Amino acid sequence: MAVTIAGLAREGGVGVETVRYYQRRGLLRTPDRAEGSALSGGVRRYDAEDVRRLRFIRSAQAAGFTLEQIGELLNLDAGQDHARARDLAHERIAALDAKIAELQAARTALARLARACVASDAGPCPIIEAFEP
Amino acid sequence: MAVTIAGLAREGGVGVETVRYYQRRGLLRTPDRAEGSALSGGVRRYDAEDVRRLRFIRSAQAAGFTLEQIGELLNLDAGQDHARARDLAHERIAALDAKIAELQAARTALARLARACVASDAGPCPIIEAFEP
DNA sequence: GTAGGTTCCGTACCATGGTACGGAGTCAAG
DNA sequence: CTTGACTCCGTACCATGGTACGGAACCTAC
Repeated sequence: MAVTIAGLAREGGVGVETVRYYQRRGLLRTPDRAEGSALSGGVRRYDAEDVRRLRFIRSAQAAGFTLEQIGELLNLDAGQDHARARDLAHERIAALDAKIAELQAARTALARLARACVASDAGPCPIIEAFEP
Repeated sequence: MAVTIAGLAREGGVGVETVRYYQRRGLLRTPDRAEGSALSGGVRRYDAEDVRRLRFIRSAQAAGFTLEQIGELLNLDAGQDHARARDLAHERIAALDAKIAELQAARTALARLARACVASDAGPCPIIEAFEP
């Protein structure tokens, strides 16, 4: 079940270069190279745990965590520090609430404008006019 | 009612450097310098129209438009091109809907996790565990 | 045993949206 | 008419999250 970096990337839905970037950021490990024929070793192999980790990163990212925060979450290894993880989660929830409200407001405003724009085919465009009260 | 760049920035709730940046991006005009005493002219003055324009930029930005799109909106001067403005608005609404749904999902998941984490004070932290199914 | 596709790795570059710096000029108050 | 704050402007730098490049090593199939 061990895959190369391309396989890991595919499983995680990212590009190879992104995996390497996460490794550089310390979010993913860089496993030892398999014993190769020469002194410089073979190719690195990744397992299911690496895939989980990568997927964790993507999920957390979708939840709006920055890579830095995700690194912190990953370092709260195996849940030693519940309190800190909880704090991060609560912080994030508050930020999400604020952001959602903001986007909702923007969406409502835009939808109203688009309707007004359809209604008034002559004269100045309400969308352009609008943002300026 | 003419203000200097600092006044404009204050009215728009941004920093002076940000105003200059918008000028460089072509989003705000760079008015002529007032006639100064020497050959090199005086200080630039900004009027209410500039303030409106700056506020437009900030509002549109809050609605998720990129500065490039905002530039386009601004160039649809005085509403000549309703259709294009409408397209931009509809595009943006769709993107907002997608983003809102994503954030909602993330928010729900996180809230559930935070509750689970409070409930289980021993054992592995559900927040850490969770993102990985 | 060799051609091709991958991997490895360092280093450089990209877009977005700013922020900082520094020296010269300008302006308003005292 | 000087002092101190503000302006002007170019240029450089920042954070975030990647993407691209290129040569050498490696691995697989034919």
